[in-house]
Amino acid sequence: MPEGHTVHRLARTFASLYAGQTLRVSSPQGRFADGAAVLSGRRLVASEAWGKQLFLGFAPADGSDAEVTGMTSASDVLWLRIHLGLYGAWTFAGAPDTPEVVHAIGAPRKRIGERETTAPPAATEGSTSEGSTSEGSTSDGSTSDWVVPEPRGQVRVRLLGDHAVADLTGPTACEVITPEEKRAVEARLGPDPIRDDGDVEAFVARVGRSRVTIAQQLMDQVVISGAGNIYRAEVLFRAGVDPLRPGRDVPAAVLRVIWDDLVVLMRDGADRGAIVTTRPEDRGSRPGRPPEEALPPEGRGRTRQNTDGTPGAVPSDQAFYVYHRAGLPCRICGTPVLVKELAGRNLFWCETCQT
DNA sequence: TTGGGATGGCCAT
DNA sequence: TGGCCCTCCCAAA
Repeated sequence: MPEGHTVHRLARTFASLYAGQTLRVSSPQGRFADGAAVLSGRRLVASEAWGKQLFLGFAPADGSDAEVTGMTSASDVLWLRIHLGLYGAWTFAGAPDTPEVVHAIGAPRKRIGERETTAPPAATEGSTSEGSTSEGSTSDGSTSDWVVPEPRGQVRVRLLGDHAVADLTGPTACEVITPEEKRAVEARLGPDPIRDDGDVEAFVARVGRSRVTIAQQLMDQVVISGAGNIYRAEVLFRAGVDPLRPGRDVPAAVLRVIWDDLVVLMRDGADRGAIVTTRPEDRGSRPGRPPEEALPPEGRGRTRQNTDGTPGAVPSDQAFYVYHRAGLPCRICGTPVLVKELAGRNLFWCETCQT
């Protein structure tokens, strides 16, 4: 489930998993059958993220030898634009010797090296012709005994490469677009802190022009791309800024601190596959504060799917300062964390630490 | 078995 | 601002 860090991680994953490969694209669910037909048999030559948008570039399989990177303007490239929305997800499965799959975090479900115990049904008429495919004839033989699993759930898109398969469920957006259309989408997106071309000053200028609260502006993808409800709550806490303060009342220097912190936090999130904003010394219980178990259940943090279960990961109930911690004592001052619905989303903050 | 959420965003009003 | 869409999962009944 995505904030921008997840999408960047996915972009990397697709690059390492499929770059240069001719992919078979299908729509087991059927709702992307036309787009799948257009893309299937093309070669993946680019995998990019901008904020929460994922762009996968497909060149003609027999076309000019586009480089795997840096061919974003090639006119014969078609782009698959994907936005996961609130609950879209990629599920990966691959041959047991496909290390990249292990790192395909961000998609909460992954099936690594899973094998079907029953023989795959013969291909039938209809939209699911991609169903199950023995990979026994792969050129290098490395996946000789891997059987592509059946799609599970409402799979909008399936991307099948040489040694892995990726299934997309529940996206908000999933469409094939031209290079010009891609540029038009990007023109409407604010700067992305994870990208090298992310423009701090554009962010600062934009926020400073508006009376809209800083909390709402951090969620506005025109102002800044990639931050979601967790990062906005956490970065405002770390900066000590009252989320309800109008953007124009936040000093530019503080806005730069917020941006710089997002750069660090989101790049870290993309690397580790989970959002962690707490400093080690602020995790766990402290003397003088009740342990979380002593608090009413409704006050307890509950965040699913923030990690992929990696051993040694920071537990999700210690990963945040305020997100999903309504009623719990602030990790710094002990004041109960507040929650309020703002523009349809829950906003968490500490009124003592954030002024 | 049901129903309410969830790290989003679009559209109409 | 409210309604609606996309889908899955877990707690409550």
